[in-house]
Amino acid sequence: MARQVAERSDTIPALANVFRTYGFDGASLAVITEHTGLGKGSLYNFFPRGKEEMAEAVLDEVDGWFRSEVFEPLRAESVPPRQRIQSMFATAGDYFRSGQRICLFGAFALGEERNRFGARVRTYFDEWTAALEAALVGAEDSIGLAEEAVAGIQGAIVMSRALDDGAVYSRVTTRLEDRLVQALTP
Amino acid sequence: MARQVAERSDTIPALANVFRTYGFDGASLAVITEHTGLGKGSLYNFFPRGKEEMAEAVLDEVDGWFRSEVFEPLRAESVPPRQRIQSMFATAGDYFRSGQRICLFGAFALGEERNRFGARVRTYFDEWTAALEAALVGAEDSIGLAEEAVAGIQGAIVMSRALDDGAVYSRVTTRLEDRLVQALTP
DNA sequence: GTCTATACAGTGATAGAC
DNA sequence: GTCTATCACTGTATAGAC
Repeated sequence: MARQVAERSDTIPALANVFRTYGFDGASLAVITEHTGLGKGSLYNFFPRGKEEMAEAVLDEVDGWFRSEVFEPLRAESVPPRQRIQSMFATAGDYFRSGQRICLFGAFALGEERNRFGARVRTYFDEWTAALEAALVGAEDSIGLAEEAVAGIQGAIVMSRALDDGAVYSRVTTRLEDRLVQALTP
Repeated sequence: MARQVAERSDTIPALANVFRTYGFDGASLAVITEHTGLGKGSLYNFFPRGKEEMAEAVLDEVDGWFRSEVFEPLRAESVPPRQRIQSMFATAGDYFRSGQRICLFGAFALGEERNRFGARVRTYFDEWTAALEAALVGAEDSIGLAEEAVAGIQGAIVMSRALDDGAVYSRVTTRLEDRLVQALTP
């Protein structure tokens, strides 16, 4: 598929797709060339340090998206906590397409990619958990609940991918959402 | 590290280690040679179809282990359900070393390895969930609970790897265990 | 900025000596 | 059964034309 490319950031969505599908090792420059529509020369022009820089750019982009679309809304004190939490599950479900789309940070945490990008991976999970904990105001053991929910979403992705069944993701995350909302109003 | 090798099965633990650490793509024959102490000639003597056959053998071995050590005990009707479930969490926690050791099937579910080994991955999760459900006799929504627990364990592995903190695994799985035991005795 | 050509290390796999 | 040598190929990365 040819793509209209004018600047570096235009390639990020395609690169994200490639790394999600093939992992860091499996994403060969041949595959990247095909999916971005850019030759090696152009790619090295945008990303002088090669594949590693491409992956870093993708992780930064995804992290930025979660920051503005998930983490910050979780801390928006003008919105009722219950609504913030429900929005988080809705947004995450859309993003991960009910488990049909994997979490790059989760996959990199399991794979050998953790050696290269461990700091970014850790930050992502730390921030998500902390933001969710902030939304669980007044709930008992808000830290444990937040931790369980973030881990549960990752597990839901793993399992729905394993069974190739998006319904698993929906069922598991709905249970999590119910439990968190429940904890808010004892 | 040199290894005493007499037959094919002697190589499986080392191979499992390699695939867990590097993934299927990242596990080059050079790395495999190093970790098994066997040259390519010997490896291809044991596994004529090469890397793919090695990974299949590893998955079969792990699957067999879970079958006898986890799935079957979950169905042992001579043991009280509560005890079966507690044993499962204890055994899984030991096996995954509190999240320091990843689940090959979970990692393969997220990665491109799913394309090759999807059937084995699916079976593993199906059987685990079904066996756990069988142990949740009398519990309300035993299917949903079992699904949540299996997914939760996978998520606990992802997150404790991401944060490089085995305590996360322990906390998350303890919560799951408590909830399942609770559901048994309403 | 994008391409093609090229370098060259590393890949999975095979053949044949021992 | 294990090794070394070698195969054809693909990997990342670079150089230079346009």
